[in-house]
Amino acid sequence: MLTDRQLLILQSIIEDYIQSAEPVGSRSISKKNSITFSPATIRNDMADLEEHGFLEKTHSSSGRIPSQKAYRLYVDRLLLPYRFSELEMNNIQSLFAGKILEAEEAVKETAGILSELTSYASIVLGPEMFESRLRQIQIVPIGKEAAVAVIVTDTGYVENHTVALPPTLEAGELEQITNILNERLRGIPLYQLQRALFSEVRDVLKRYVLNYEAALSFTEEALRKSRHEKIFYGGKTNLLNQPEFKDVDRVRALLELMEEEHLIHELLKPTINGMTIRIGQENTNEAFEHCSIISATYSLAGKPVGTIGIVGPTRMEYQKVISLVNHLSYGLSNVLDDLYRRDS
Amino acid sequence: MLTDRQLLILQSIIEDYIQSAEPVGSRSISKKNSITFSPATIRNDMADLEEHGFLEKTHSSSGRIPSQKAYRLYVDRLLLPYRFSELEMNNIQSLFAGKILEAEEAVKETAGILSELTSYASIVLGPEMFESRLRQIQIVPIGKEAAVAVIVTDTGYVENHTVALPPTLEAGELEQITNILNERLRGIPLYQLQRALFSEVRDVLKRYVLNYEAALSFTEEALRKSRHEKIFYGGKTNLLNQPEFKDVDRVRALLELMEEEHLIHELLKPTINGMTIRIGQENTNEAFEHCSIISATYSLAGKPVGTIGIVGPTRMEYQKVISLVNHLSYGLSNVLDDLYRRDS
DNA sequence: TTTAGCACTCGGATAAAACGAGTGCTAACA
DNA sequence: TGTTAGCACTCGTTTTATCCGAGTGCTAAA
Repeated sequence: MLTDRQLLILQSIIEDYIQSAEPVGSRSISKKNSITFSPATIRNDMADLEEHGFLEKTHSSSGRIPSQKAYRLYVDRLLLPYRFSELEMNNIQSLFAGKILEAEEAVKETAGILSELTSYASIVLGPEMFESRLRQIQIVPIGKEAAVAVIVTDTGYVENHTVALPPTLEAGELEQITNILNERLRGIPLYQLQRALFSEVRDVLKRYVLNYEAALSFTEEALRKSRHEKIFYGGKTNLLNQPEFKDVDRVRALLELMEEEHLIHELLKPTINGMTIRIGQENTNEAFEHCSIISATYSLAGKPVGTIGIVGPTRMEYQKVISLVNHLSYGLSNVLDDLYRRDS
Repeated sequence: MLTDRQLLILQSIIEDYIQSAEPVGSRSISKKNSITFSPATIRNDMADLEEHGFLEKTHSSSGRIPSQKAYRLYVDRLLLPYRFSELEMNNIQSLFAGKILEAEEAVKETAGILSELTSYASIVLGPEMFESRLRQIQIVPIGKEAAVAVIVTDTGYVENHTVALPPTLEAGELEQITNILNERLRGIPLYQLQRALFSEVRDVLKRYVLNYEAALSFTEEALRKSRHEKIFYGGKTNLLNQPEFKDVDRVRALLELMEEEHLIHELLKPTINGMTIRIGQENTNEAFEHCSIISATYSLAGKPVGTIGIVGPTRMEYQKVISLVNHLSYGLSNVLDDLYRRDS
């Protein structure tokens, strides 16, 4: 459907536009080293490319800009592997070299590097700790009415929430409940805790605790999982440097959207194992109409537990970002695996 | 120095400008109900006010805008108490009426309401939990090299960090250390933990633990306080609606500054018990040149533990914001006191 | 099939002109 | 003596006209 020359021209236009953010004319393309033919020839091919929907004009006599379809083609077929610069390499190395003790720390750092090396905004979800196993639970009473439940997993992840204390609970029973829970639930993955509570703990609880109904629902509350993974952002303000966001309204729409945790969640969560690239209107949300999002899952012990992603203008440095996201999702997975493996 | 009429005119100009964000002319002032004299008279007084440095012109034949000095005068002398609208009242009521179990929850909610009711950005620091007392500490080993230290205070606050485990530690010693710490340190305020570690725990530790030096420094690390209070923001994007921030560069400076936690800290921390109002360049930081910041401390058991604040343009609805910040700092203190008091 | 040549298009930059909100000043007035 | 009406003047904003040039499409020649 497209000749090799047309593909070459398309690629040149896209890469030029990614750099300049200005419509690209036939003359400037003809000056590139890789291009040996004249502006007129290029113009002919440009007209063809436009007919096929890969190029657009901002007005009747302007240069061309790539369409969304063009970026898609570029990403799918024209992309060359990216070589990291030395600086970038150093940055990435040092991220994964440092002694990291906590998963959350690793995740935050990754978000930072990601936004620093691109000039876009980074979003990192997770890590989802449902897979990790209960190491210890502690229920500490705070006054008469409330208690703090602290859950520590074998990956070093700590989750805590405050729970209302049922008034019927006898003195000393709380300690007993804690003991039972630790005895019966240790080693069980977080996502199975609720289920295990009924299969493993209920009957024991019945035996030892007076008002067993209240105690059970209290315990259930104490073990409830947090609504969803945390979201970490990096370099949100980078977006303000992009010429496509010099319009305040557009920026506002974007930044407001990023405050809506559940929307961001919906957006990044469906990243299939591997990498997802959504260009412009491929993002269902209107605020991302002029954005591309590149996201990849990272995993722990082989299972995906979170997502890292980059948000930038559709005119994005795809090859660099794709390599980077790829690389970092990989690296982050390794770091997490190291943290995990220290247990065994 | 200023006549009553001049003060009245100044006040009218300020209030008009706060609404419109446009230079105010003599004619529009003369039309107000509270004003009975002619534009010419007003012009004369305006000229005087300008000479005294309370008004400025954007160009030689423009209307006047209030100077920073004018806002200062307005805030110090002209401000009337603000009556909350019914909607606002409802919002505030419901904030403090709901069953709140955790301090952090209360603080977040406050930030939310604060930004929602003003159209500015809210910043909330804290609460600083140094005053609250250790209820329980748990040190949970995670593999060979690390352990998670979880501290629960009598206010239900949970802090945790991961600490590298000294390789010399014998099996079982960790449990012993935990027991000693709980026995000796319960009830001690967080800010005294480090000190108490040496005065109360060191010698006992010496007796029971083999490699006591390593254990001590390990324990010290486990008890270290987190660097500083958390910062919660609300409605950052509200700022983008203000006409003074239609300039992307200014917004960027502001948003970037807000990412710098330690700077925000320095900025809000010196809020004296009571309320601090910083107008325009009274803020040392350049990015806040066109902003005013109104902040107040909130307290727990009579001691200030955090700060709530509003950032908006110098052209701010001072009376509303001041009342609101005042009110909410008060309300938040009460909520925290309730949380605290449940212990006794 | 490629390329040189050329008329044409249209956004953006620049200049000139019209507009109008608002001022300062002067002189008359209560 | 303080207040006000009147009026010329200022200056940023908006509008209109003009020019410029990057870039196109088309045609005809190589």
